[in-house]
Amino acid sequence: MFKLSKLTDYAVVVLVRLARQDGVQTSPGIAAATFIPEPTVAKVLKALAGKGLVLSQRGAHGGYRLARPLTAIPVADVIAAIDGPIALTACVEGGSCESERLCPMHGRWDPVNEAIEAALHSITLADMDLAIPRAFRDPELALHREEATAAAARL
Amino acid sequence: MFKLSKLTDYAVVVLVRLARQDGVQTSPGIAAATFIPEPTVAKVLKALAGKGLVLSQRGAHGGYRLARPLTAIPVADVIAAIDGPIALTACVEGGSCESERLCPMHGRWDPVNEAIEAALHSITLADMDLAIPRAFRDPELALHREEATAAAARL
DNA sequence: TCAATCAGGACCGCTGTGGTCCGATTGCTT
DNA sequence: AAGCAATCGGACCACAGCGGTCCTGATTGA
Repeated sequence: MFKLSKLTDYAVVVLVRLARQDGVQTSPGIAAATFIPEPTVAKVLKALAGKGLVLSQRGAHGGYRLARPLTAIPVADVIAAIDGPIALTACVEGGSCESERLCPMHGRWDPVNEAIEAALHSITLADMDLAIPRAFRDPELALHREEATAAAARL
Repeated sequence: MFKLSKLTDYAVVVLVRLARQDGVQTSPGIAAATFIPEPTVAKVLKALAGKGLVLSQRGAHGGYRLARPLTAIPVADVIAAIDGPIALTACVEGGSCESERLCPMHGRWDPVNEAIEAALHSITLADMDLAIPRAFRDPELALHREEATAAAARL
């Protein structure tokens, strides 16, 4: 159904959360602030660290911090980090179609793929952050769900 | 991995095939011409007929034919017909997020979704058809795989 | 030395895709 | 008009991939 994985959605939430406050933040701490299950947050952060989107600090008082500001992170990077390279079908350039040049649809999706990739590169996490209702962008309100909900209802 | 279903790929192939020749074409006939398993072709055609992309003719000497020319079919329509409405996450506008306005990422993906939808609407099947190597666009060559392959190799 | 934290992997339940089948419907034929 | 054959339409099942969890090992600061 042409939807991206839920993990990617979580990744965006986590990254935005990391941007709200400087210094390292622990995996459990982020989980508590975002209401995402802790093991899942850890998994997402590992993937992001592996791709260099966040920097990790091991040991006691360790944690994670952003490698670059939100304005320098296109959505395409997040998707690529979690879901792997963006490739609509097995037949896009670079993918090894089982029948290679025997495949009558080889190269067919390339223009579509390029268009989508361009769109995903032009939008940064900072842009997405602005799309969130104001009440949820305030960390204090985020800690009190009911109040935040009520505030959102009034917007 | 952000890829669309294989059925959608088949749908494009089938639609392009339908455009090559006017008059109704049977499901088994298209399967033979495209080298796609017959039941799968039938399934794709059913979905396309349900969405009004192709017209079906039942009974003896029945079959399918295009409802509009390829230039009037954006990829978005095909994807919507096979994979359902284009919605990157459960939280895009219209989708019923389980927690609705409690969800801190509500509306976050809307700009991305709109950008992708715009891209998919701007590309028609006719555009995609041109992206295929010339050897495969020729119906005669398509009937002789080896020759077509050799021709493609020379391009 | 110990506690806290990240790193990496192995491990299941489940949704949804991919693929196949059989029944309902239509039009030809006699 | 009635039977028949060809074709569409919808139900059905196996399998892969994702989402989610947990466990063990490595690293760092107190």
